[in-house]
Amino acid sequence: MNTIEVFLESKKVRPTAMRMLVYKYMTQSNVAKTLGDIENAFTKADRTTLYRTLKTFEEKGIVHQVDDGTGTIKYALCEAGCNCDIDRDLHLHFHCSNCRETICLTEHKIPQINLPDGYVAEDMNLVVKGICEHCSGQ
Amino acid sequence: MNTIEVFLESKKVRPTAMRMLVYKYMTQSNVAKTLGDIENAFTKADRTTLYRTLKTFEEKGIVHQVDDGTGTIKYALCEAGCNCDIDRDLHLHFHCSNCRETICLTEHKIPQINLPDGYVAEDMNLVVKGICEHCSGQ
DNA sequence: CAATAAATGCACTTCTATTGCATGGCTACT
DNA sequence: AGTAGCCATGCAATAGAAGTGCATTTATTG
Ligand SMILES: [Mn+2]
Ligand SMILES: [Mn+2]
Ligand SMILES: [Zn+2]
Ligand SMILES: [Zn+2]
Repeated sequence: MNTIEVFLESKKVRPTAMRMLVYKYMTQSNVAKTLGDIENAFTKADRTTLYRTLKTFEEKGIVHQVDDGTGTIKYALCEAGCNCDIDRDLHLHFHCSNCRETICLTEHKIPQINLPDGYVAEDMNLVVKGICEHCSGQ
Repeated sequence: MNTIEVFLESKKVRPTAMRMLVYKYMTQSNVAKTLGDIENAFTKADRTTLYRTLKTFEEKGIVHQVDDGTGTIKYALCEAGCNCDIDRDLHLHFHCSNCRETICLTEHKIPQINLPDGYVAEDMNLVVKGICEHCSGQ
C-alpha cells in the first residue's frame, strides 16, 4: 500500500494501475495537462481510458478542469481540502502565450465580483494570458 | 447609403450584402452568438462565408470573441470606442446555465488582478456562470 | 471594357470530445 | 474455491466545431 493507493481510496476511487500512474504523473508538475499530454506521457495508454479516468477524478474531487481558452480542456490537481467551492477554492489560471503552458495560481483567488440584480453566480472562470515567469526571463 | 453601410465603411470593411445582414443581426440582441446561431438565422448562408465575415469583423474591431467555456466560440459586438484594450475595454461575460445564453456585461470591467513577480498580463477572460436575470424570475 | 483584387461557396481536412459495445479482471457472496 | 455481477479497459465509430484549398463569382480600378 503506497501513498497514492491510500489517497485514491480515501477519495473513493479504486486504485487501478493506470489510475495510479495518471495521478502520479499529475503530481510531478504544477502545470495543467491536456488529455493528449497525458496520453503522450505513456507509451501504452488508451485515450478513452484516460478520458474516463480524468472524468472520474473530477467527479471525486481529485482534479479540476481548466479552460484556458486554447480550445482544449486541461486538468490540474485540486489542492488538499479543495471542494471547488466558488468562494473558497476558485483561483486564477495563467496561460503563457510563449511556452503555451497553463498553471494554477492557487494563491490568487478570484476577487469578489458584483453582478447586476437578478443574476446568481454558481461558477466562475478567470484566465490571464501573457508571459509567464519563466519566459519573461526572470 | 444606410447607416450600416456607413458604419462598416468607417471600419474599413467593404459593406457586402451578407456583411450588412450579419452586422444587423448582431445589433438586434445583446447576447453573444455562435457561428451556428448566425448560420441558422439565415436560410441561405454559407458557414465559411460567415466564418470569414466574423474573422474580418474581429480584425477590424467590430466584434470580439467570447469564450464562455461551452466549447464553442461566440461573438458579440464591441461597444462604440472599444479597442479591446486590456485595461479599458475587457469586461465580464455571464453565461446562464438555464437558457444557455451568454451576455456581455460591458458595465462590469474585470477588476485589477495582481500577479506574482515575473508574470506579464496581455489578455484576460472572466466568465461567470449561473442564472441570468431573466431565468431567476426577476 | 479589360485587368485585377476581393468575396463567396463548396468540399475536404483536422482535431478533440464523446459514446457503444465487447472483453477482461476484480469483488463479494455462497 | 466457484460463480455471478460490477467495474474498468480497449477498440471502433460518431459528433461537432474549426480551419484550409481551390474554383467561381462579384466588385473595383484604370
Ligand atoms: Mn487550477
Ligand atoms: Mn463582451
Ligand atoms: Zn511561458
Ligand atoms: Zn438564462
